[in-house]
Amino acid sequence: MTYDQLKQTALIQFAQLGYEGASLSVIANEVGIKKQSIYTHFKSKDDLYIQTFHEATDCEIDFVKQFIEDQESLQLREVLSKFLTEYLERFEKNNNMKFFMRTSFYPPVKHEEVIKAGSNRFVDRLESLFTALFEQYSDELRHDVTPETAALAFLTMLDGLLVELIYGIPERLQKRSKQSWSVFWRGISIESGEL
Amino acid sequence: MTYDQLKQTALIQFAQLGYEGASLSVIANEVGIKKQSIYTHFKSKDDLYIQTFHEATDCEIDFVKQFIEDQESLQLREVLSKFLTEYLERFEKNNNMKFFMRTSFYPPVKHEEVIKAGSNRFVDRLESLFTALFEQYSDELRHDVTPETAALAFLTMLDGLLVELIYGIPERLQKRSKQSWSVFWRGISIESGEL
DNA sequence: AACCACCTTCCGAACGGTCGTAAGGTAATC
DNA sequence: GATTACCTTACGACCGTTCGGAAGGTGGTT
Repeated sequence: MTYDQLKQTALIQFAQLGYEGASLSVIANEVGIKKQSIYTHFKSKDDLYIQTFHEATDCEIDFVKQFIEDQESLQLREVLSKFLTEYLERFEKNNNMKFFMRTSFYPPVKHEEVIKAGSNRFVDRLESLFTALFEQYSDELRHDVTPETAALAFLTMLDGLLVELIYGIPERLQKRSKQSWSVFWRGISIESGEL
Repeated sequence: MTYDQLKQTALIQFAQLGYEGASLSVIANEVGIKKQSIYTHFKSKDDLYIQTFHEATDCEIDFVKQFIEDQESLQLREVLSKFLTEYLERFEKNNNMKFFMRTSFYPPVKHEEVIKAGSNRFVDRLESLFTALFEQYSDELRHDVTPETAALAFLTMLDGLLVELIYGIPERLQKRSKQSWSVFWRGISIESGEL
């Protein structure tokens, strides 16, 4: 269906070039139709853009929610490190995430409000999901580390690694990810003596 | 001098709107000259852009270098937390930093290579400066934490907080910054029992 | 089976607008 | 007299958008 192809192609273009950088004629070209035909499916470029954004937001929220639900029987340490690697890998392969991040970081001014609302929805969800996770495993936490503290520190580290991901030097990401994780784990975990 | 005004205004515009979003006529307007007069000072939009970028990079490197040099007599903990707050504050007030971050994160495709080189220059500098700093204070580090580990973990946390800065919700940044710092410090420091 | 009305999808042509850029002219400065 | 800084005018390219119509499919009426 042309409609879905359009959304998918727009997602990629917006992710790579941003709102202003992406052009309707290129998008249409890639799909195999003329620029004017886009208006059969979408009211305007803005319409296409924010519709893409909303779906991307939902998709990102679903991913995290699903991931956490799926990890039932693992230990805290395993859940977290698995999430870390899987989420970072996701960036490489998933245009949805690339688009969502770019849009959240630097939205076009005229849609700033809508997009800020959307990304806050995502971040709030992330925080509450991870706080709940840490509550569930709170016996593995140091006594002076609350679940919320652990969650926020973890998510901050995650954001920091995403930045490295954007910079796009795999070896550096690898190093940072390993070292940050070790410091983080030492900072929250009750088992204090190991490497 | 018009030349400097142009660069300064361009910096702000590029920081707020990105390369494609910024327009030469708006920039000229803001300075008080006509668009075409820009070409007296710069060969092209690209020229203006990458020249602005190189100066921004130098400026960012200088800031960090200067900051670290200035903190002689403080304790490690104080140096780090002071850097954290000062660097985050810098983002609010300093357009140079905003521009540099935006450009490093999402450069226009046609200048990707030049800009990646520039931001790597910055990141490498950061890493070596902070590794040196942690070496200097290595007696305050846990025995199983190398200076490099501490540096990379710190810089990752810093990047994560910068992301929160971009999102632009001060209270959330405040919370994240406090909690991340406490976890980080527990993760690297030898003094293990305090809050 | 044949006709008609309707809807969807697409495209050609064209719109007004903005973009970055070029060339040439005019003062002022050194 | 050469150089510098700014101007006016104009250009072609591309942008997002609109309109009218061609083509094809669907469903209802006769």
